[in-house]
Amino acid sequence: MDSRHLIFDSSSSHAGHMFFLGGSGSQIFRGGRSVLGFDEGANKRRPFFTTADELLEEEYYDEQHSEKKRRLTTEQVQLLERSFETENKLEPDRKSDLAKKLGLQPRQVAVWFQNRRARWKTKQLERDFDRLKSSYDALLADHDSLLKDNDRLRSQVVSLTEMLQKELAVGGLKGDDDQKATLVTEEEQLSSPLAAAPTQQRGDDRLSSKSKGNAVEDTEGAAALQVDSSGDSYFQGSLIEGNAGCYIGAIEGGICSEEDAGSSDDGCSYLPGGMFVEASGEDNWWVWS
DNA sequence: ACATGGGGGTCAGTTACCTCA
DNA sequence: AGTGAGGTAACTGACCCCCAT
Repeated sequence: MDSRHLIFDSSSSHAGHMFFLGGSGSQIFRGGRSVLGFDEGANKRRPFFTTADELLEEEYYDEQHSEKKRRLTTEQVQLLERSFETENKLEPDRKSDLAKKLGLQPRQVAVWFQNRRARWKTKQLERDFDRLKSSYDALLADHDSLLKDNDRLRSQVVSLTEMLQKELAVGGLKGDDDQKATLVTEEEQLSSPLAAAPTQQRGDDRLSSKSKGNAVEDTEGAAALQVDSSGDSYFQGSLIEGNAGCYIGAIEGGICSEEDAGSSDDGCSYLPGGMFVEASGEDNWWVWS
């Protein structure tokens, strides 16, 4: 039992009307009414900062000897909970009504609502945390899945590029329409998702007349194939200073300048075989179409 | 119009008690 | 019986808003 004692000052409406006094002393009620309202209603309550000797002198002691709790009764809490569900803020009228119904001091009702809001907020924070964590976990799983897709698509790009190089090495690239058409057809026959991507028909613009076997050459670069949420593929490449045209960086040995591979007025660059890349913004994103 | 002070409210943090394992 | 953790009633101090002066 805490040895401090209380002074109840009902002349103040603020919480500061209850004072803790150090050391020994007596319980003092100014205004004749305890904040705890133990003398009201069916469930009489008593202040708990009292000594046994003091309690012996109290009229209520014999009656309430068994009741050592200061907690609100189940009925009181139920009514308060129902009221809280209706509105978690407490207007003065409602506070008075509740206090009368429950046999409590308005101050007690206000304190209960205050504590209840704090508990609700704590629970709400826990719920928000759980929800955010679930979202984070889902995003993380999605991210991992995308990374795997990325790796898979990179591998496809490598194999396609190799096939392309072989095709160019065997057949050469004459630049005539028949050969271009053959190349496009073969490209379309590839069963990979990349090959299945719609090829943009550019007619004679598809391959420049300069495109020869050296159209694809080895180089070091920094391009990376990306796949966005809509399924479009992108190369995030590095434009190499000092070189004319555009580059899509490291397609594992494949690189094609705008000049070599062909270009059109719309900023698109064409790779041999019916594929082309398109400058997209200032971040060196290249759309693989 | 603006400053000021009182009253009343909320909130975050804290204290002390009660209950239970 | 003693103890520590968790729940809860109540308090504190800071801050805000409203309103009368």
